[in-house]
Amino acid sequence: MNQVRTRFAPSPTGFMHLGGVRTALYAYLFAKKNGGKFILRIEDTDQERFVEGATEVIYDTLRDCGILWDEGPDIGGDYGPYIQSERKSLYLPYARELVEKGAAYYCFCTKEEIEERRAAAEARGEVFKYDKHCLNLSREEVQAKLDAGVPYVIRMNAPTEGVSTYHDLVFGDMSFPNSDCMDDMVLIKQDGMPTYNFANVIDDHLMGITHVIRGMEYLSSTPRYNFLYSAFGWEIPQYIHLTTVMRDAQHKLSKRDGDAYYSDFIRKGFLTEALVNYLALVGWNPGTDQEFFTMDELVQAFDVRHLNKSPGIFDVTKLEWMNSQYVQKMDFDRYLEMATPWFDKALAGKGMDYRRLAELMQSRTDIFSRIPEKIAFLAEMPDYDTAIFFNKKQKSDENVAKEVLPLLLPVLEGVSDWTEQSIHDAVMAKIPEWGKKNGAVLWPMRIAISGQESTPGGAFEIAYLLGKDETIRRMKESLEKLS
RNA sequence: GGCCCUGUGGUCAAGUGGCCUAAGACACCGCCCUUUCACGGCGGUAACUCGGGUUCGAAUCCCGGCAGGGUCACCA
Repeated sequence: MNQVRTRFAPSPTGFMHLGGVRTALYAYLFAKKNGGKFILRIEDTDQERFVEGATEVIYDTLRDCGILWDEGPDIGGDYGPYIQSERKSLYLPYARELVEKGAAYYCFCTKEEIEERRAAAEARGEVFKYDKHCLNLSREEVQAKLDAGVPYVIRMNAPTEGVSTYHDLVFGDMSFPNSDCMDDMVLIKQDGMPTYNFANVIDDHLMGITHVIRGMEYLSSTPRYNFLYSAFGWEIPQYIHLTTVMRDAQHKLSKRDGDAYYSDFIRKGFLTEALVNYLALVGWNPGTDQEFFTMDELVQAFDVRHLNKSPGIFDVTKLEWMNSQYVQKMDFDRYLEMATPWFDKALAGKGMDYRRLAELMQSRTDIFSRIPEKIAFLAEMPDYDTAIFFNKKQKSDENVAKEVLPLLLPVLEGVSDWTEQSIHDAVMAKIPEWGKKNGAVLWPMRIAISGQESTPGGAFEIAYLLGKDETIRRMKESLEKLS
């Protein structure tokens, strides 16, 4: 058997859709699992859609994700070029070959004429299909128009009867009546560029792609591709059609939701590893209970038999959980480095101990973008309702606070070496003297200096982070607030 | 609308005719740990879309309904 070769063929739009990342991932995993090659090909046949810097977005995203290609525009390979626009001159001869074989023909109908016929068909409640109008032109008529420079497209001469079948590795045997799935689709556009459909077949064949892995939206157009392969006498590749990644049961993840792009998630503070790990599990499972995978483990575990046939909903909540697991397990220094800009967002200029803060925050970080809101109280004392001094279990309430805070004040003022340990020791030494439970002292203290029921870290950690002056100031302010 | 695909808890999912009075994970709820929260530990609620078959036996096979999705471009 030939070496497995898969490809990811995105068009450069300037963004990488998560669905695309997943498709690329599976194509990569499949190739690697089978000791094959993964090829990156840029499909930019649509000149009108050209976006500056868009191919870099594709490179960067894939590289970040660890989806590395063996052949591609930037690194070359034996089957280049890997950018369709640079292959432009290659397609027309193939289209002509098809014309010679009777599997395609020149069409001189203008867009306007076709639009008219389409509108007319729709008015009659019919679905428009190109009517093979130009197929009836004689060889001489065609040549005459060509010589006269009349603009043309080349269309596929699709069969109108019969049934087309093929086998999909995920969906099994597929069968379509030709009257429904076939269409005289355009192969070469008026501008001389091939359509995506045509270029795809040519490129996949020329690049020796053995397994075509793509979204299931191509399920019903695959017979057309197969018609082309057959017309050329080429071997038809294996197909692996992937389900759609959905936002909810009705909608797929779309650009308009603002959270369909890889970059959106990175901006929000998701870790690439978590994102890739999670994405791998939407529509595929390892057949075991394992949920956390490195790329190598993914390669080992990947098996098309465990690819699902039903679409999966992208569950951000679960992604957040997975991300928090990755955050917790990540190297502390890396966490500190990544968290620092987010700390700055809330605490810029406060000169706080970021190292200590990071220690406290690492287990409390699900996604980085939520850090500022969690630590905002450190920058500025929130306006709070004194009712939160009440906590049944800690035996605390406003009256207890009024009693305990004044006791605490001199103790804190007496701490000369403002470390967590000394604050802790000083306070803890006094609590038994006051005849209080720890909670009855520490709950009010924490509320008094944080203004929040829950905080990352306890009273001593918060006090340390805040510094002596600020702690004392907040204590006094809260005491005032209570009376 | 034609054609095609899909249908297990709120979500991801295991399940390929008996091992299913249906696993695991997220979320949710409760308990424990704890100076709060988080982390962690333990436990709980919750599902085979419906109707017909086939079979000794069906979540698993067949048919139909229903629901959702995809596709019908000189876009990719």
